[in-house]
Amino acid sequence: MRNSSNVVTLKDRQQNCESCRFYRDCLVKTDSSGRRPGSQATVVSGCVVRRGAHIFRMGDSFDALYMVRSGAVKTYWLASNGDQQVTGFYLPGEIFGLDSISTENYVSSAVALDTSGICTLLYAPLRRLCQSSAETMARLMGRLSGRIRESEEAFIVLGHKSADERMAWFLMDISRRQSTLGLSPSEISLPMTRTDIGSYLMLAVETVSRVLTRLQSNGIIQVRRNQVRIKSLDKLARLAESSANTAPAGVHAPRRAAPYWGDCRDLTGHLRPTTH
Amino acid sequence: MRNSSNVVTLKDRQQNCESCRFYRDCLVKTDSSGRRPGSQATVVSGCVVRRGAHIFRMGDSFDALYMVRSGAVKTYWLASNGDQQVTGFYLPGEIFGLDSISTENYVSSAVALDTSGICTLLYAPLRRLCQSSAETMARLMGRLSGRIRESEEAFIVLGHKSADERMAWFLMDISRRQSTLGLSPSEISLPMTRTDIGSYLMLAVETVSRVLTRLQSNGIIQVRRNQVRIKSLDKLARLAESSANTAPAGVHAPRRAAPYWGDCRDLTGHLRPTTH
DNA sequence: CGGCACTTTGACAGTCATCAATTACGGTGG
DNA sequence: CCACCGTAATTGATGACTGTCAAAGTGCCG
Repeated sequence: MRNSSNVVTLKDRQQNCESCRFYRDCLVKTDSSGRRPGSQATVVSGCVVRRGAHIFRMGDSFDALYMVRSGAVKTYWLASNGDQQVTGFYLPGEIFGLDSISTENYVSSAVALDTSGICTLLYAPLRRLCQSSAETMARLMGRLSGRIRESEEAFIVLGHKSADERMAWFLMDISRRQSTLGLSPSEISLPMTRTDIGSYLMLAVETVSRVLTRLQSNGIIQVRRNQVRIKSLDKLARLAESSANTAPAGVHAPRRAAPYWGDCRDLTGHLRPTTH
Repeated sequence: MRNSSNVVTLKDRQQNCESCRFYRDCLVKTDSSGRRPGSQATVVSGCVVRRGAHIFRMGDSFDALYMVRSGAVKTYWLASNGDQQVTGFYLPGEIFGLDSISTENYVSSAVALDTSGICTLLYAPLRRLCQSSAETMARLMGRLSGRIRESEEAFIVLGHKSADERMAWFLMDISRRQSTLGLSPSEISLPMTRTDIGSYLMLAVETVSRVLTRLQSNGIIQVRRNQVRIKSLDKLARLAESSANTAPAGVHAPRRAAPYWGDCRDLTGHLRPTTH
């Protein structure tokens, strides 16, 4: 990539990886032996992009995944009428571009919401690395599978929740993700525009604005431009969970009677292959 | 798995794999050399489940992916209030359970919509197989990535489309998937209930019913119970594409001016790592 | 034949999208 | 330093789409 005005390539990448706060969970990390694969140098590189700069555009030929090191990124699809549908926001440590694996071209676009540090993970060598490192493969699989889970959770939220509940869920989600970065869970920043939030939550811009105002007048949050202070994490959580609750993963769901055939109720376990 | 009344284990799996119509794209398939990995026998096994039988339930410990060989399957999340949010329908050749990779327990439930043939792909040996077979890994990655793409497309459809447009999209989607199986694209069957469709499309049951009736009175489709005949694929496609169009992947999107900083407009390409 | 679940149809209201206009903010240029 | 401009955000009024409640109709299988 050219060293244009708004993109800076990190010079000493090697050193940068070791000091990276996300090195512990990095896809390209060492395997359990502790040695770093020699191919790493060809896999990863970092750079800095300014707000509004695209990391890739829909239609560009796919060749890499990307990880946010600092700042924030949004991904979106472009509709024929010109406006965009936001498909995700990515905070430091999160990987985007996963939807374009095994396609010729990127199926979505990615743009920096702020001045951001971005790690490039070239896919071809990454794939080779997966062959030699079970740990790397497991990590990549985990990211892919996790992305599917997130989509499905969003599905639930958008399906049966009101505008207020969606916003509460969104704020709680950002809060949770920011707190895993060591930041305060009650002091969150929203680098994206209201339009972006609306697109993501399937709400009109005006509704987003109104909901934020409403939550503020209820004393649940305090909004100041792109800075939101959650005054009652408890209330916000209850609001996000109300009506259509997303049961936490790993918890046994209540076993209701099979909705179809009665004679299926004796099917106690799930399918297991017979051992030949 | 026990040979209970509604689950039949295929005896001669080995033979079954060779005669399987999906063998060409099977995850467990031979590598390019043409030889079948010796570990395959421990990876895959088939069985038949009756309508209403669960393949797995949310909370069950994760140990396998599943492929539909015949029939149909739906996956859903269970809300705390008891009703379910459908997250996907799966036709022959399609794989489900992908959202639970790298988690202890399944995060969703899967139930047969019809008497269905199901292939069990034990994950632990599958993962080992991925280490030795680049082709298998690429296939699994492709399935995972493709699932993410589908979720994102659904996102768009549900975000900015009316009830009629959603239904048109849904019918076109089923039509397309059925036609890749060699079936007629205009004669589709809907093994799921209206409630399921509504859950998936984020519509009330009544709305689903009304929309189907409306499309029928418009002469676009002809509904008879769970059998739908598409009388005008053209009109249905136009309806599905209207207003919020999902631009096909691989097509260059119009390059609009960057919505943020003006000085980002000269960023022509996407980020590429510098070659050290 | 009868019970049951699914589907359809109708009436009504509510939430949210749309249209419109004002306000606030941030960067630019004088 | 301040005024200016464009974009983003807010607020208000209105209406439509769709969810909800209710009830009748249909098909399926015991």
